[in-house]
Amino acid sequence: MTGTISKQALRRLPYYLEYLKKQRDEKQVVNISATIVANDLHLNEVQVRKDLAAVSVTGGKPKTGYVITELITDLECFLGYNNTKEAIIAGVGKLGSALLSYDEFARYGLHIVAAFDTNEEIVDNVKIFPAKKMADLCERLHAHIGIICVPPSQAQAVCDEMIKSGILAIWNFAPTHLRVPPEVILQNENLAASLAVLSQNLAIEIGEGSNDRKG
Amino acid sequence: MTGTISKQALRRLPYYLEYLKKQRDEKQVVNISATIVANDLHLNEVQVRKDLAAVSVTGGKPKTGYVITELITDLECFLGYNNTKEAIIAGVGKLGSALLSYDEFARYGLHIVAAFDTNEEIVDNVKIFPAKKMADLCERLHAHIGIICVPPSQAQAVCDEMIKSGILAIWNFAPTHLRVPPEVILQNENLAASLAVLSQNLAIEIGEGSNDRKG
DNA sequence: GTAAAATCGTTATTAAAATATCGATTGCCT
DNA sequence: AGGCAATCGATATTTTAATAACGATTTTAC
Repeated sequence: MTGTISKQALRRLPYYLEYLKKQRDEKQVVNISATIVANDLHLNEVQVRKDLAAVSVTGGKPKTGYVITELITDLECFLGYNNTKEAIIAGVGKLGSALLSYDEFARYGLHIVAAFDTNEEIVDNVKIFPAKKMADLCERLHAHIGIICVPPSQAQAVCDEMIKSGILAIWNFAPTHLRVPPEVILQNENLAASLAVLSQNLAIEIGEGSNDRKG
Repeated sequence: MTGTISKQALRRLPYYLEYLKKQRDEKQVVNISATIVANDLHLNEVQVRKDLAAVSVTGGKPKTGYVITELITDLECFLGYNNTKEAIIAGVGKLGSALLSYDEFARYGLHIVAAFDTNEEIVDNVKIFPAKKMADLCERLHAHIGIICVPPSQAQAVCDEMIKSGILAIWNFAPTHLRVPPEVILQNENLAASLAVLSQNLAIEIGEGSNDRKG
């Protein structure tokens, strides 16, 4: 690694990857430059160049740019799409069961190997286990990622249980703050937060008496 | 509005709200200070104070802090949870149908009033319409928010159709870059991107030959 | 073979967000 | 009533990410 890549940059990588594959498959592009990518994705050229430099092994050549197949490989490798990562999921409600049966995860190297919930037995042909079996299953299935889809009120308890079971990274879909020890990685996925950004901007734009009482 | 609130700050607001409600309901807290909130949520005290100052109407009082009920009201008001926002959704696959039947949205003031897809007719007791009826329905149902859950290859076409139909803000769950005119608000929700951050940090932590070919 | 154009990668500058510092205000305790 | 402790709100500093500027390299054209 040239250094550490910023979180924001990391979030841009999947977009590059998707775009590059499209260029390769639909338009048979062989070489591509950061300039072109930046123009097409409406990003700053230097930003793209830095991002790509951070993941590319061979680097790009002046005048030519990058070999698109190499760049795709490097991105997939950097993003870990090749080696599978085992995960467990807790909470098989609407959102949880959607994630459980979300085929796209396989393309990102994520494999959900066990699901947990309180009362349910079978959901979408998948057996649901009680929380007390979590530690045993995590160890046997080598799962290090935990996905939390339970209601906010139960999220912390489930989180604690996961950590006790050997989970090292938590992907939290519950709209609540979780307390984790420093060595555990926490990634929050809060639909309410995203919606807040969206509707706030919308309110500003259409200026419909805005949400702001201070006005 | 005291000014414009930053996007990151906006994303923190739902966490404050959830936390405050919990304190009010479970522990009958009446007054609360930014200091306490910051400690409990493990955030910087000044950051919390600024965030709360941006939404609070009356402000907090020294030594006492904020009246928790007022603060909750102000947050809900600021986030627009009171006034409902009509939305349409395109793409009723795994993820799309989960969002379509995700009851929690109602609490955020979001109401999905119509769903669109190519072939399906009925999903979860909801009628699915073909795209050609989008413009008409958007107008009649006063929908200004569009949720995109179609595969990446179709996302841009659907996006364009939504904009033609009068949609002003787009919530994009397709892992692809979308081109929108400047007046249209775009919020990307990319699970691949979040997963990238998570697994990258995990790879660094457990140092398992990392994903990085550069070593 | 040389000049020109395009691109890379690095270094500098700017912008934005997070964090620290400080004085002012309010309630509580003696 | 007076002083102490806690909190607010504002201003400054630091840190981080985004953007701009620049020199170096490589291909293509003449």
